[in-house]
Amino acid sequence: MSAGTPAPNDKTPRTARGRRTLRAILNAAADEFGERGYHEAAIARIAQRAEVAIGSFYTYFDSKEAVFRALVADMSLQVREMVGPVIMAAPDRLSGEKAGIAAFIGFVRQHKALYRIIDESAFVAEDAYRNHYRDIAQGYAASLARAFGRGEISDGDQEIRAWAIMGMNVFLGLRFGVWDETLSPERVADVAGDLISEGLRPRA
Amino acid sequence: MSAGTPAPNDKTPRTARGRRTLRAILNAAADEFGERGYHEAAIARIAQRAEVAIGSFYTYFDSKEAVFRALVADMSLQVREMVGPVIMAAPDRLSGEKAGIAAFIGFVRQHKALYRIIDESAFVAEDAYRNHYRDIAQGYAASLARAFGRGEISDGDQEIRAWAIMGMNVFLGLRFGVWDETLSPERVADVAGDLISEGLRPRA
DNA sequence: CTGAAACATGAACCACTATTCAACTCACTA
DNA sequence: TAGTGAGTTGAATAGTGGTTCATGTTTCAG
Repeated sequence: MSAGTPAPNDKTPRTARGRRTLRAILNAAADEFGERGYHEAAIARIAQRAEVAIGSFYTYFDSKEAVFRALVADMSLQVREMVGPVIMAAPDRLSGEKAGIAAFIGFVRQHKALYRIIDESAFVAEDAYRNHYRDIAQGYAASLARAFGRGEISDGDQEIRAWAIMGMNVFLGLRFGVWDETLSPERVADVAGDLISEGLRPRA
Repeated sequence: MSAGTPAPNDKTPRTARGRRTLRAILNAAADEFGERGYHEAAIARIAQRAEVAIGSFYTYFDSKEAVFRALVADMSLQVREMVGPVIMAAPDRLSGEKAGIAAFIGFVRQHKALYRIIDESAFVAEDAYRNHYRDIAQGYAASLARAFGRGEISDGDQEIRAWAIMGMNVFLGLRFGVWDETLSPERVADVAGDLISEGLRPRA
């Protein structure tokens, strides 16, 4: 997300009952989209899962795309709230980097189906997808710039670096989070973290 | 692709005319899928673009998904045939890495719409998507292993590294190839190549 | 030349599903 | 307890678009 306001439309529930129903629909939608993907997902099935009538769905959302977008925003926020603090809490840059990767992979494993939603948004709601990564990249680039200021890392284009490192994370998350869980997140994070801080160069 | 045989089904054209038509359909499909994405794409429109009847489409493909898969395989091959040799031709590892990234970003810029097809295959034909990256990762990891054998790079899990570097490439391709062309591929490749070989560590 | 195989045609069929809407129930206030 | 806005219902609407198939045309080996 980028705005501070909760929602611009007036479909916000006004009672406790409404909030419960909205939550049920949101959860059901996450399951449905996660399992079947955007286009295979059906509103009727979402309503069924949520145990509400189809009409109730439209009490809270304007369209299929609207729920999807709401879900992307949700996921986006969750990822950042989960991974960001982990990096911040670390004593030094390298361990922070590693902890961040491990946390991310862990998150992906915990939310496999849901994570798919962010990825699919590239084809369903491209602007939401772009915003998600733009936001993360901005924050990351800024933190790299600060690290450079403290003399912890070398000079370089921090935005390009941020995108490169994000890409690493996303692919590692897919490969070792979603597709295959045989390696521990820490193991993957060790290798990747080392790559980020030292590169491939031969060492004594 | 993984198999050596061209195609297992018997829809292969037997005459020159047939081969021409197939090619026309394939090109039309690439355009249609590239522009509108898998689900917005319509067989009727593909046929129209190719200037053939709908029925002719089904002379060469069993279904919408089948053309899409054929296209993914095509793209997959093209990418590898374009980028691989560039890396191989370089005098040393670092310049090869950089040339590879630059070539990849260049390729993406040249084939924006088509590149999207590979990405979308993650949601339409997941196995094709997996195969594509599995193949690339294997080749890349092997080449890293050889580089280690020659003492050019440090020891480490080459598979994890391969996936990390692929992720970098893909994201940089998206950000600086598809979304925004203001930076030169070489500029991006310089920063990323440096990151790969030296990491972020502060230097004198 | 000729006939069979290959190829081309596009209207019709069919299954699917996002969205609307008019009637109804519930919760809560005054 | 009446009144009202919030919430609920699900059949009906409307439109889409993948796939089939019976019929016609082209190609080319023999």
